[in-house]
Amino acid sequence: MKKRMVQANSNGGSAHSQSAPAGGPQLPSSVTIMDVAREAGVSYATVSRVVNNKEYVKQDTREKVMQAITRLGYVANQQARSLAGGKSYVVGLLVRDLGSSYMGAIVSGVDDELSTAQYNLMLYTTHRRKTNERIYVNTLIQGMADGLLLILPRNPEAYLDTLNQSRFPYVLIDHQGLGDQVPAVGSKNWDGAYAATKYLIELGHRRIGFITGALELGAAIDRLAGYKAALIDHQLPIDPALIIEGTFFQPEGYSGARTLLNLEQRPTAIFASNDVMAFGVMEAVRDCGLRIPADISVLGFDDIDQASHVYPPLTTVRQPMQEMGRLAVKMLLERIKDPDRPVERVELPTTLIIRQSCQPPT
Amino acid sequence: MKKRMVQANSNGGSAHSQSAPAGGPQLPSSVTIMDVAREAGVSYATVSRVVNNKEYVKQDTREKVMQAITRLGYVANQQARSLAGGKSYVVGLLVRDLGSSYMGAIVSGVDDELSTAQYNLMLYTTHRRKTNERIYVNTLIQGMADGLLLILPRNPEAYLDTLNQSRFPYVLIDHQGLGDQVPAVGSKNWDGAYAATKYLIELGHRRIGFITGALELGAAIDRLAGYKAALIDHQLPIDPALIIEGTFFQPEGYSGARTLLNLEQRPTAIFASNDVMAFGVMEAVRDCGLRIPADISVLGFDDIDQASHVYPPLTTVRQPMQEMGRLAVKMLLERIKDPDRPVERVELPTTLIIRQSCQPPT
DNA sequence: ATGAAAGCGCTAACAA
DNA sequence: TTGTTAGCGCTTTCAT
Repeated sequence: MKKRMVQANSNGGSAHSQSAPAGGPQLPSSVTIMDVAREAGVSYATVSRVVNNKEYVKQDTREKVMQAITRLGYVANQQARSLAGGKSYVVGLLVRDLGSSYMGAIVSGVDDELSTAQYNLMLYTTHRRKTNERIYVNTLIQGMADGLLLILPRNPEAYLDTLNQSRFPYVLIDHQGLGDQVPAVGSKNWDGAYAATKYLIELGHRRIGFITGALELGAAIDRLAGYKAALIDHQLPIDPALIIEGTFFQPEGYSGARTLLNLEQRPTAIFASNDVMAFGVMEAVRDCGLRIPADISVLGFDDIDQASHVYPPLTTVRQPMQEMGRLAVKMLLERIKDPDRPVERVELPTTLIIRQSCQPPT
Repeated sequence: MKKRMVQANSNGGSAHSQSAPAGGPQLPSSVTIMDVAREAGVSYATVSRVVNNKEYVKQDTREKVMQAITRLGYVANQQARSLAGGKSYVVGLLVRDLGSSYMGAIVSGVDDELSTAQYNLMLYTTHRRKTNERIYVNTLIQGMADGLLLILPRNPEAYLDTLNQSRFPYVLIDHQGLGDQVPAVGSKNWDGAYAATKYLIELGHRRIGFITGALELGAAIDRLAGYKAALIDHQLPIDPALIIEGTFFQPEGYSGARTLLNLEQRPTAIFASNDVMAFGVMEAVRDCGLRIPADISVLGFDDIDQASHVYPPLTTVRQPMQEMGRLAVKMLLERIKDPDRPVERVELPTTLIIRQSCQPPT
């Protein structure tokens, strides 16, 4: 078993990859804490202390160890660490899919904050094979991860029980509707929609079309409510014909807009519940031979990257997606430290980003 | 300070969690292999055999154990398993960003295949803090993962050396340009571009605008080459004025198309090196008051979801992204099994998907 | 076919 | 301040 050629410290130039006869395990050359201890002439507990930045290590010793670590290229084995210490430095991320800028932005925030905290990210997508969900969450709980993040979960009730029972730390991202009793971060959808609608009204629009998101999601409901509230507050009627139900996908923006534009008294502005649908709206408007914003104003929600790249640049309600990811991680990390801390539910503010897709009606 | 109440195993029955005096780590109620062994009345080695589907277990015993497992809700602790067995059942995925359908599709394929193989996915994005990349890859190598997947890596040379030296299994996705000596999966970009251009030519187009991708990427180079080759093969001139350099982002599709449309002799068709840029082209065409495909034909590359959802639905070259992800995982898993197997480099075929954005010139 | 026992590499008491 | 020593939960020989 010792026939493996130990891959020597590949410092100096002479890297003779001996391509070991390799019968044994294909483990990469692994330098363990023991090797470092030997190299530095200390016990391996001391090395552990140095690695973990514990107190009670003479500065001198610390340096000696550090050098040995560098010299040997030692990197701690996470698995062992986790097994011994009870913490894996991994958090699980449960997502439906990853193809959208929306998800991309959130994940990017998550990832960023996680790496700052030296945590790793284990990704799980929901459309996975029908693995028994229970087993699945259990795996996570069973030491694979220290905490769990759920983005836009469709019916989290399934896991949440298990999670709560085992007091496993988790945070929901962009999900409302489960009361205050779950840790979650989202954004002020109602406020955002209200502000956007108000903006349109103040621009002079009186007939404002609205395309909803998937109404089983709290975010979609809140946006619709914000739209209605603004109308009411400005003594404008809520015309059901102007409200089209969508589910956050582009084709519905297109078809919704077609419907709206075919109305006898067509709207002068269309507010879509997310940017992607707004893009669909823009297409439809153009296909009808109308100009944006001269003939029709278009407004979106989210402010994904693309929003500023389409023509004309889309006026939209910015939701701080990256920030949401970041914050969720912060909250999760706190909960990992202390699972008993009171449940927090944060809603980040939204901002109306005015670009060029809206103008007063002509 | 240790007054925390230990949450006892909440299974029915008599699970006497010996409630270790240690009020220690707040690990969720964990059923270990020992508990199962006790419950089933066998040694824990036997339980291990059952769990790992090893031979030499009487059918009878196996069932007894299985039942105990179900009853207790046992799930193996991956960390321990990994530490003892030398395999982590985790593969790392190195990505630049996740906001695009393109990435989404590949990751979805990866994820799918991985879950079939009972593997977990550790996600790393490249825009992460400037963690020393060496340490970084080393962490992976050091037992965190059994293999590594790199999607569209920009300059993988940095890691590749380390990876190769430690004979750590990896596969590149959608990257060419490092010779045959690296395991990789991509697609036939040249073929796809050739076929698309040929299609346009056969439709009757003689002046075909082309917007390139980021030319430091092999895929972009190959697509351009395919376009040129088709032109040449059909005795058509290569007009530099018709070739606009882009980098795969939408705004370049827009601006590129504007440039093209302003040409004295403007093209009758525009072929963008990816769908996203094609969308930009579509916007520009419409903004110029022209119709697709009546006035200008537009053609893309990739066939991301959105391509079939825009209006008119985009004719494009389909690249089997999910399949690429899948295949990469298969190759990686093989290499994990046997790191010495010969290096493979696979290019999946592309398909021209004809929708409604092209027609003969009028 | 099953059990006993030796670690995997590390953290965290406990000694010294 | 440092060393010694239990395990963490599991896979794997090696016995039986």
